[in-house]
Amino acid sequence: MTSTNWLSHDEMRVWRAFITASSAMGTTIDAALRKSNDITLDDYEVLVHLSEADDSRLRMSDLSLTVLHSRSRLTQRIDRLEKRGFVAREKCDDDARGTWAVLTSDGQAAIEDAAPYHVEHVREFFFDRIDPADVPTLRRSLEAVASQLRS
Amino acid sequence: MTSTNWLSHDEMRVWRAFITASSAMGTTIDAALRKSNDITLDDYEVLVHLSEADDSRLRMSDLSLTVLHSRSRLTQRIDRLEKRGFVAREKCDDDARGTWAVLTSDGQAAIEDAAPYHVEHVREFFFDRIDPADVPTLRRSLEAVASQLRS
DNA sequence: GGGTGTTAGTTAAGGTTTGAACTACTGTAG
DNA sequence: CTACAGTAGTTCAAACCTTAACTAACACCC
Repeated sequence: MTSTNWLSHDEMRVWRAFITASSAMGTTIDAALRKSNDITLDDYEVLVHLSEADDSRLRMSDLSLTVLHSRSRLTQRIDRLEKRGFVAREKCDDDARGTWAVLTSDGQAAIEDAAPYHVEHVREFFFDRIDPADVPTLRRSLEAVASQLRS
Repeated sequence: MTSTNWLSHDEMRVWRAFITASSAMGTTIDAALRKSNDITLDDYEVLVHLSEADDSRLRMSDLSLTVLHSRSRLTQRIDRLEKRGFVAREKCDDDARGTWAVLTSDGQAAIEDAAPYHVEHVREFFFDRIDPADVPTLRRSLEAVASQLRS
C-alpha cells in the first residue's frame, strides 16, 4: 500500500451515519416486529421472498442468496420456521440434491398479519425521518451499494 | 390499526436497498478487515472511539452507548480485546462502581495499522459506488435516521 | 444514620451465527 | 461407463449475542 487517500470530513460523517443507521434501524425495526407479531425481521424477509416467488417456493440456495444468509444459517432459520409451521420442506423432483422451502398457509397468514405493522414501523423509523425529495437520490445510492453482494 | 398506508413502489425499493446495503456492507467490510488485519469491524469501532476519547479512555457505559452494544455484549468484547492486549481495564477513582476501558499502546498500534486498509475498503465498496454529488443528501438522510438510537 | 430506588458492570444460560467438514447427488470429459 | 470436479444441503463445534439475574455502589430523602 502506498500513501492513503483518507476520507474527507464529510465522507467520514456519511460513513459513520451509515454504520449507525444500519445498526440502529436493524435493531429498532426488529424489536418492533417481534413485539407486534412475534417474528424476527429475518424471518419476515424469508417469508416475504417466499410469498413473492412462483408457487410460493424457492430452492434453499436461491433463498440464501436473496436474503444474504449463509447456507447453514438458512438451514437453521428454516428449521425454526418449519417448527412453527410457517414453512415446509419438499424434495425437488428434477434435482435429487435439492430442497424447496415452501410457504404454508399459516406462513402466508403470518406475513399478512405482520405486513401492516411492519410498514407502520418502517414509516415511523425511516421514511418519516427523511425528506421525500431525497428518496430518489437515496434509492440510486443505496441500490448502487447494495448491488455488490457477498460471495 | 385502521387502513394501512402502504409503501409506494419507490419507497419499497429504497427500503429494500437499505436493508440489503446494510447487511452486505457490514459483512463485506468486516470480512475485508478481518483478512487484512485480523480484527472485527466491531473491534475496530471500539478501538477508534477509544483512540478519539480524552486520555484514550471511556467508561464502559458511555462506550456501550456510542458503539450501540448492550452492556453485556460490550463486557464480552472488552474481555476479548483485553485478552489480546489492545485494551486494559482500570477502576474509576471518583465512582467505585465504574470501569475505564483504556486503549493500550498495542491497541493504538493495531488501529494505526488497520486504518489505511479500512479506508481502502470503505472507498472500494462504498464511496466508489456512489456519485460524489449525492454525498450531502446522503449525509442528511442517514444522519436523520441514525439520530434515533435504541434505548 | 437507615431505607429505597437507581446506576455500573459482570455473570450465567440459552439462542443464533460462523466456518469447516461431511454426505449425497450432478454433470462433464475421457 | 468411470472418474472427478463441482453443487446442494446439513451437521457439528466454537464464537458470539441476548436476556435476565446478580453484586456493588451511589444518591436522595427522611
